[in-house]
Amino acid sequence: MNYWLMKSEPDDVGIDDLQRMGSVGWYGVRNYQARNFMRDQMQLGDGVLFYHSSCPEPGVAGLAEVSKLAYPDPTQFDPESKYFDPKSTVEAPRWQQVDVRFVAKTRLLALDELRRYSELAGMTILKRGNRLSITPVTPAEWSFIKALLT
DNA sequence: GCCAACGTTGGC
DNA sequence: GCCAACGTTGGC
Repeated sequence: MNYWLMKSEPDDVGIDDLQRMGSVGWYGVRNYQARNFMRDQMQLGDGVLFYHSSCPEPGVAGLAEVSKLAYPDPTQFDPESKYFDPKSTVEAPRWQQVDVRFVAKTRLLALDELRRYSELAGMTILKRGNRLSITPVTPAEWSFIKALLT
């Protein structure tokens, strides 16, 4: 059992969209490190902090869980998609996605609030220059954040 | 819209 | 295999 923070742009898929849809395929990851987390380390039931990025109020907006193990991201094969990858083939797909299931919408735990807790100072998301859209969360960080949100 | 940070690409 | 150029991310 692992824990993750996954960034999504609420203009694309926000926590309300996830709640409405129940679960979503986490399409569009085009970074090898993030892909490898999904492909190699995610397990069914892993806890996910659903994070809103590139928006007026960036921060954790809800909780989710991994509901399907990694499988090929269909958008890589779709020439109409902005995530189309001409170098990828169905036989040897380059990009993977998992499904993520809605668990709860929470209050917005804003980025500037996250920065205020010394318990969270080690979080990858808070490190300078971090751009990874999927990052591991330690059990201690997960517990601390869950306590803040419930 | 700016720009720092960082990943990827491609010529050599 | 190096590394400059380029593209993207994402907070501000």
